[in-house]
Amino acid sequence: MPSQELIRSLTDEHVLRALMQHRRLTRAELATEIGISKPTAGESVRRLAERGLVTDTGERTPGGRGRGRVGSYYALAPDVGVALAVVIAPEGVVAERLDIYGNTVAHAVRPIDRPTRPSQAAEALQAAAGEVLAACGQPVRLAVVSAADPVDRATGRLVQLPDSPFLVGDLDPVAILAPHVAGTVVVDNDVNWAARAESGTGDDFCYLFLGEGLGCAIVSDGEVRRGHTGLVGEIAHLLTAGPGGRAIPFIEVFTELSLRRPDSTAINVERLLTSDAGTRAAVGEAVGGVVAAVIALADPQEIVVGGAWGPALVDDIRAQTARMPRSVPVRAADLTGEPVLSGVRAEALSRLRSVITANS
Amino acid sequence: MPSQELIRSLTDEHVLRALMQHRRLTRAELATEIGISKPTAGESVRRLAERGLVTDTGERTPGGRGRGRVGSYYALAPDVGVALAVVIAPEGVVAERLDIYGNTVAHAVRPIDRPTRPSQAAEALQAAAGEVLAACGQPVRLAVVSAADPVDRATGRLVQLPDSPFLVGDLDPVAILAPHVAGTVVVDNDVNWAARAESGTGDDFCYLFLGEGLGCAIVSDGEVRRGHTGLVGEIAHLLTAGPGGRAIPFIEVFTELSLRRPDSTAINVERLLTSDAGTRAAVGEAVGGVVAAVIALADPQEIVVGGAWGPALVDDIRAQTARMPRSVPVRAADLTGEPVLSGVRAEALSRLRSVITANS
DNA sequence: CATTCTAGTCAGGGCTGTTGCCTAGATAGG
DNA sequence: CCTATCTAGGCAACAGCCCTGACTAGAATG
Repeated sequence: MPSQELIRSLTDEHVLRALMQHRRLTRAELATEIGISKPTAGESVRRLAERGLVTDTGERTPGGRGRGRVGSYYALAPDVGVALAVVIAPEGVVAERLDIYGNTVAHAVRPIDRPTRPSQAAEALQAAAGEVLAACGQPVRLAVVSAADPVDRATGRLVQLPDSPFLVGDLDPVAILAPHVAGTVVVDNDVNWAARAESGTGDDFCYLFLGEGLGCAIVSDGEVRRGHTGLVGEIAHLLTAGPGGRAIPFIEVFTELSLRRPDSTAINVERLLTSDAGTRAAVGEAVGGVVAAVIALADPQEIVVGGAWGPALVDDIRAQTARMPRSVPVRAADLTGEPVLSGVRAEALSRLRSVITANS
Repeated sequence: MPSQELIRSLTDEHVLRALMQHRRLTRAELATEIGISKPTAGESVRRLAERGLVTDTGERTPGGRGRGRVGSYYALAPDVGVALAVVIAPEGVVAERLDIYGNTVAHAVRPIDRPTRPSQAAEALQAAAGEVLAACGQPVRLAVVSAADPVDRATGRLVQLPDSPFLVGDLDPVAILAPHVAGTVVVDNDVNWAARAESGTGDDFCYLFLGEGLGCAIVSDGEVRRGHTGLVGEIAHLLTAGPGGRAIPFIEVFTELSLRRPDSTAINVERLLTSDAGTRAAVGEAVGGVVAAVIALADPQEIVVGGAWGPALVDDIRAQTARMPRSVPVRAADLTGEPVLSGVRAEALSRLRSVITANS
């Protein structure tokens, strides 16, 4: 008997998923949509309404549909819950409140000074989250956070790695957001979220991020891989070919080419973009070494290059990779829209829906 | 009603799994083992017996158990099917027939000459498989094959990569074995299978294979990652630090150190193992570059070093990795037993069990 | 030989879902 | 304005799966 209720919860889950997709349906529509009988649909709606997950919207089928009896439209209860999506970048913090349909129902931005004043990121995060969740009236079921720094997988804290620009500053998003959220706080770095947004492309690809910082995301078998500590893709110390063909860590290439900001560990993007052909070729060769490592260890179907300067040098990179024994297509990322925010939103929505359908 | 039968098939699957684990059980034992009622257990056994998957062994509970009525022992039918496990290495082909309990019920070996005469590997494979499957009397439900060469994920064929020793020779195991097998033929390289055998260690680790050929396996989130074409871990062309600190492909390091066999692309293991400290340090540095790439792109919890010469140089490798910004424990593989065959057996058994429980 | 104990079966019932039929309630058309 | 028509929803009957509790079968113990 204990497994008997499994099938009922499956029915309820189907009903909820259908309502998430179609917003409002009559019981008859639910039955045909899901492929169950009308009495079963009616029973499920009754149960879900009793639990407060589904309500009669009061709307009735418009007469235009035909002649028959009017049906009652049911929809998810207006207080099923929302998700918080947050992007923490050096330019500022963006927070959004997402409803169960994936709509952004609130949006807040807080700028951050550069270089970051200690604790300013925390304040900005606090403020943006507070603004977005003010007078929400619904449970905040989870938060998904992007940070422009490496993230410890176990704790969700930002970690400072040697020689990497620490863009956002020391921060513990979980601790800050936990009081606002009645559920999980998921934190990962921006590159991984951007890769998730691009993930429709294929099941095995690599997103190479080349901007002020260096990073990459590896999508393998359809999932963004994070590794044991969450530091997959922190490629600053990967050995590659530097000027003169010497093997040096990737980030050192930029030091030797005088392409790093003197006051920080970040790469000077402006200077890189205006540099001469020889410098660009040297950078291309260094990136080529990174690509060789990615091909050897991740075997992607495609390599997507993004970041502030990556797409501009995609030809130089391609010139290197074309000569390699195992060649993989390299293309610039579509810079349309905000890939990081898209990835965060997608994750937040899918998790929110799972949470709501799960506790059956 | 269509989903009603789902729960019944779940029950049947539980019964089958219990019989796979315990070999023989009475209906009452099944009930308590699985946590279902006696009538349900009886019904399930009746259904499975009708389908020919389960039989009354004729054995009865020995009187020693107590006073009560004797019970009938049921077990999986003797013809539920077997799996074929094959390891194709330069030394020869090993084929095994595995029953549903994971026992090796037949074993055959066919040597291969070195260097491999074309088509000899195919003949050896054919012969070993034929011997093991002769007079089997049961359906061969699948085959799992290891080959000591890179394997194309889509086709299962061995692929010759530039500069890698082609140990086994051109071979299409799927084509050869398909006539013997009434199901899937799974092919992967030996390093990946060895890693699968070691996979109890942790969910994220890397198995670095350093022998005549160079390879590695990446286990991420508990699964061996194969990549788009199945060539994850083919590290011969990964850029690393060669003698004099120049960035060259990993395999070229051995060329420059005169550690490759003149007549082939393989590494001269004997000479490497008897080389001076300077050479070993140079090799250690080169491996250190590979480890840096693995850490950057896979972020393993641990790096396991195996292969003919890897474990002997583990101290030299550790000396390099200890200096890296992100350090990961490096240890030599436990060379006890046959890790490749263990991994192949494990995969074959788990797939065989899935196949038998699945078609409910 | 009676007692005791356990495997297996049977009857009854609960829960889930389905089919088929009916009612409610609205439109469309003469 | 009234009737035919058409659809949403409800009701009753039924089937499948499982469970509980009681019962039978069959052996060892003392």
